[in-house]
Amino acid sequence: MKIATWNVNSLKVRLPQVLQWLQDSPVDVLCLQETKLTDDKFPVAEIEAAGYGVVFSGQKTYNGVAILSRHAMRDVVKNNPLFPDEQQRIIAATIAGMRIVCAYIPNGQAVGTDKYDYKLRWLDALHDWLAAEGKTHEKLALLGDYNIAPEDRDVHDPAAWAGSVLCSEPEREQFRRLQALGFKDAFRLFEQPEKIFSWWDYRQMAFRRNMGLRIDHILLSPALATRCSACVVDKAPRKWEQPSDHTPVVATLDLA
DNA sequence: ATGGCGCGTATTACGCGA
Repeated sequence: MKIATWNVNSLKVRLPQVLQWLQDSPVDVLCLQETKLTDDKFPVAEIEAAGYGVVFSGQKTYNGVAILSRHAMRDVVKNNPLFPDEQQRIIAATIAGMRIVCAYIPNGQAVGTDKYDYKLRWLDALHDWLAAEGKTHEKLALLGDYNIAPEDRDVHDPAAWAGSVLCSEPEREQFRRLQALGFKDAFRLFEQPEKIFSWWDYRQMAFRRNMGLRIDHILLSPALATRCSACVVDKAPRKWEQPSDHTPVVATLDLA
């Protein structure tokens, strides 16, 4: 069982790449963020033709999330019931005995702004919701664009980013609070090379210079973490023509 | 210090992402 997450920065633009990547990497579950499509424009037929079911929650211009799955999905929930939100940033489904939560956590723009405050409140509510979900779903996974680089080793230039949005201590504390619920960062369950990132700015040739951040994550409940045998960032799509600024993260689970 | 790039919307210019 392979589960993955990818912020595609417009599914309208990136659909051919998503279909290509699924051919190359036929994961069981793929969580998408920043689809930027209203539900009436979602490319259901193309995704089903590739052998995947799909559920989605979108809006005009911004945000939007989806789960693609080769296995049946049930009990679909859109957004956090504890946090009424006009922004479409969460979709969850039960797949093969796992509760899969796909999240596009707010960016926060800059420390001290209204958007930053919204991000921290949003994360408070996410924590409380997942604490409750963990009680009813032993096998629980939170995949998505967290917009948080958890540690300095997840940042190409920690000094330059110190204290700024994506790296500030209150954001990192929110990540640790999720870990305190028992969730494990799948990527850090394994020995990894240094300077592995999941996002690079479009500007300044940041990808070629590996000036990136690791902000896309897969958190696993204890029952899934013990069954996780690998977690990798797949840089390949970032090298393609007209790429998303993010690249997929994939976890392998050995489920009975 | 600022903006660099890419996308969406719609105004060829701006908001936003990270």
